[in-house]
Amino acid sequence: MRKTNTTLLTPVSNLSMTDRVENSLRQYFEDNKFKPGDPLPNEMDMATQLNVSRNVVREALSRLRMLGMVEARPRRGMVMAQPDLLAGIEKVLNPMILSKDNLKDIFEMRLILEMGVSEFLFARKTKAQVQELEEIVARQQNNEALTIEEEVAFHGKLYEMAGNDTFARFQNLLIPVFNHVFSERFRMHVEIPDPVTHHDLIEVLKNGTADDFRKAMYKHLSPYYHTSNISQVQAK
Amino acid sequence: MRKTNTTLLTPVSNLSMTDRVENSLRQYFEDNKFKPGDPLPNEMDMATQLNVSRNVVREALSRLRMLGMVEARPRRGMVMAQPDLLAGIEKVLNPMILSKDNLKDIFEMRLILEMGVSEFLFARKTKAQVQELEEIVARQQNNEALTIEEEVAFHGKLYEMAGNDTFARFQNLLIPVFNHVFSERFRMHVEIPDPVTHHDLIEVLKNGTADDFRKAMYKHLSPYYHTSNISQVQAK
DNA sequence: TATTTTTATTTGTAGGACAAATATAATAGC
DNA sequence: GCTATTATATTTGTCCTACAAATAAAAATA
Repeated sequence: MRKTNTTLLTPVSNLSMTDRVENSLRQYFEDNKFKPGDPLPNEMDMATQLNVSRNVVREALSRLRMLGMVEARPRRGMVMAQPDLLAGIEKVLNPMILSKDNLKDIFEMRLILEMGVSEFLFARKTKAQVQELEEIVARQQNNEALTIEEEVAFHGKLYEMAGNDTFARFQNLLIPVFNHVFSERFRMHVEIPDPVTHHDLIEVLKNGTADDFRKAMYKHLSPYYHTSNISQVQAK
Repeated sequence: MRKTNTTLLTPVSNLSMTDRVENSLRQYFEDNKFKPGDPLPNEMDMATQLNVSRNVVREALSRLRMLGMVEARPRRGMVMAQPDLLAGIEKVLNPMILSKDNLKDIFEMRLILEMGVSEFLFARKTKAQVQELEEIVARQQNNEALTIEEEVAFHGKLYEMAGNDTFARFQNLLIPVFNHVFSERFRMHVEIPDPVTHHDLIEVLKNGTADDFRKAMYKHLSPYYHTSNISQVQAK
């Protein structure tokens, strides 16, 4: 018998069946303390249990698979898996579809993270890594203005040195959006000379403290902070 | 005629058809510069275009709907939408299924963000907000140790004052995981007296600089930094 | 021209089918 | 009884058809 929408499952809310099944499944996994590797019920059982078609269950599971939360081993069943923290945001960081507000937020998030990581950077940096960083800068000494690739190489290395993979990956995801926002805002402007160069930063990294480094980084990033209407507001 | 897996679309990679259609669609939207509000082709056209069943297209679209990237208006077609930056990570922050590494990363990310936001906080805080913050603290003056809710109220207000919704929402998502990690690590420990209280922080917020505030915040968070094996490593 | 009626479109949901590979059970051989 | 082979069952991935319901578009009517 066809299940019309006149049953108890009538969408009283705006949510589709798929939305609700997705929520139900996550709740079910949490309530029953499913851990990575644990086998899950098969799709048909889920469907009958939740009183929906297998189609709806599969659409919900498709989402959870995308997040890395469940893993389907074809013809052997599904298991719980360790989700990929950034899988979702990674797919969505497209400057063309993000709102002005979101772009602003991302722009600032990069600055916030860059300023906040100093303690971890200093706690974990190794001599070998600092030397690798120096080699990256040495390769850049030739040119005048740095390309985006060179900026990414330098800052990316710093992220790596902080010893937090999620932080590093997150920052690397933000950078393209960051650059897009900056170039949009400065369409008509001339380029601002860098008050603190990458070479200067390395000196502080070698001989200074975490706090010294942050202050230097702030100056290095000051052109971007100015773009955020930060200094102006701060001044008044 | 049934499409067996002996066609050109044979999964030479590990990706399922749904995975590949999801990628194709995102690529298609990007290449054709789809912007929020733009109408999308209907499901059947997508399916025939990509040479897959409508089912597969719907499983891929289900993912993009979850991310807020596309919006389906039942019986009127689909439109591009502005994705929710944190929709993905929000569903995945379950301490029970996250790896030790991810939990560590999240724990540290909160500290990093808390330390990095000082400039924006000082640039945007208003007198009214500071007063609201004082009221929050006043309500807490009674007790000895602060509850998690009181901590969240105070720090959440600070996030709000920084004027970056994504940052604020992100931090609020991290906090429960942060607390979980901390309580796990300190199962056997006594509670560490807070060297810098919320009241102290407000004083710096009112009379100090962004940098003063960060230093005070560092001390306020020092019990957590110690947990990160930061100070030990830093000392050697 | 304005209003009503009919038709077409489109998503959401249900349900059936089957290929292919794996895991399990059953059978055969020794 | 034990091992090796064969048969069966299970399960995901994919395809297909169907249709309710609401909207938009077209046609018919006043």
